[in-house]
Amino acid sequence: MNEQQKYCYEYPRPAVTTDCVIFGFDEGELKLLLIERALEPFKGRWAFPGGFLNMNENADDCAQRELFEETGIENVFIEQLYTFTDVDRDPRGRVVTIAYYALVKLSEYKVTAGDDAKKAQWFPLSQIPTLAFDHDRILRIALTRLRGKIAYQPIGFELLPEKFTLPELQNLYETILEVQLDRRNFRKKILSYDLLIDQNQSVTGVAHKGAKYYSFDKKKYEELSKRGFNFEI
Amino acid sequence: MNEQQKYCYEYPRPAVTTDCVIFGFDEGELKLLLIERALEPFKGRWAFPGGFLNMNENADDCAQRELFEETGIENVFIEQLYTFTDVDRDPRGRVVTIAYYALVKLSEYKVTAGDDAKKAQWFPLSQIPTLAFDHDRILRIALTRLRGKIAYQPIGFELLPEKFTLPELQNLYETILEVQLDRRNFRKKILSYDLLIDQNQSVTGVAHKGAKYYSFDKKKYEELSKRGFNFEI
DNA sequence: CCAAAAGTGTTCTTTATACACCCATGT
DNA sequence: ACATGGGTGTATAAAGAACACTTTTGG
Repeated sequence: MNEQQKYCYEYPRPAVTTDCVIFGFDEGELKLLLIERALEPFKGRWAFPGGFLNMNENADDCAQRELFEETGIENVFIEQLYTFTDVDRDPRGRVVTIAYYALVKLSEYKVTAGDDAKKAQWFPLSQIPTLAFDHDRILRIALTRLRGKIAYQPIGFELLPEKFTLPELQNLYETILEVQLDRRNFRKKILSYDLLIDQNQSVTGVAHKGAKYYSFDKKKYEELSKRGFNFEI
Repeated sequence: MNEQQKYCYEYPRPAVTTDCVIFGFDEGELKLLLIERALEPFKGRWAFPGGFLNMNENADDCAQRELFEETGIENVFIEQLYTFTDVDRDPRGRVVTIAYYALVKLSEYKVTAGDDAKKAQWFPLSQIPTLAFDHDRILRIALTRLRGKIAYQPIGFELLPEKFTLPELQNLYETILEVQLDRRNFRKKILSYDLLIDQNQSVTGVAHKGAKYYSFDKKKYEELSKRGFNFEI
């Protein structure tokens, strides 16, 4: 028995990790933050940030810790996605991963993209390379979840700056859901919920009428949500 | 180091289990199949069937295996629910559980209820005792999932016999969703999907007009589902 | 003054809701 | 014949979809 193998159990145990799919939205595109693997297996391939679960933290804490350690991102929307347990999903041995997905206001984290030390990079969804492990599958499931969830819960705002315009919001929905929406009907519906706060401010420096800025009234939404309100698009 | 502690690792690992919330529907009530714990911790308390993940099986297989071993139930709808990872959720040490929920055609498994050897028993939802571990919390989350999912996917049929009547189906929805539905509107909507197969057979032996039997056309649904169809109530 | 995108209302169609009487069966 | 629950249609209200012109701004 190896000197280092000091944690022993009566039955074999899988290793437990978390991985986090990080979505951002910028330039009218959905983007993903990937990490280039420095070590084998899959050295040089891109993967979601993640790592082993510590014994004194739950999976949510682990996912947030790894997210911060590997990308500098913190205080963002994060939610458990699914747990992947295929026997051969990691060539090093049996590893179960509790996958999460995060929604990031990319504009606030653009700097991270150029941080060479961490080899983290934002990829447009249309240009995602083949990923390490079973991360391609995890991505497909994360996308399905994001598309399903955004249609009836106001998580889209997590991807936009605090102040955003209605055309930006519409563009976000159109991009993620891959549909075209009528501008008038979209505005009517969104504004009818009375959950956007007018910032009395408009986009300037553009060669056309600047769009008005709004912010999302999260407190009011949470109140309504308790009483059964659904934010449907 | 104990003789039996023969599986050793460089870093500590949590144990990994699956647990399965089993829903049934009978006598106009939602029911849960619970197992009485024979051993400490929580000896004598009721819990969901479950057990440790083997190294040569994935979590889906584990959940189905445990379900069969502890209750005799097999070939039923089963789906991953959520992974529970709180540090103190098991007094024996660090145990992560991948929770599942199953939907059972209770009428086919009534026998199990009386199987004393396994101490398994169906409990009406209104009479669930305090459960072992964090199973109360797991149950709350499973119920939320069931209610959310049944409203837009045809999983209710998994809880009814192959042949069922529309009043039975309506009763199921009313019970699970805790709403009252208009009989005519309910029939109109369900039948409009053209997914029920008329069995040309009616309930007999009742002191009133017997309701017609239908079965659910799962194949047709799956075809439609691929093309984006949603079974909404 | 032109180009570009923002902002704005109304009509029509579809879907959802509300509602009451007759029918079949066993006792 | 009566009690019980099953089966059926129509009218109204609400929601969703379709659609075109005017406004603001910078170049």
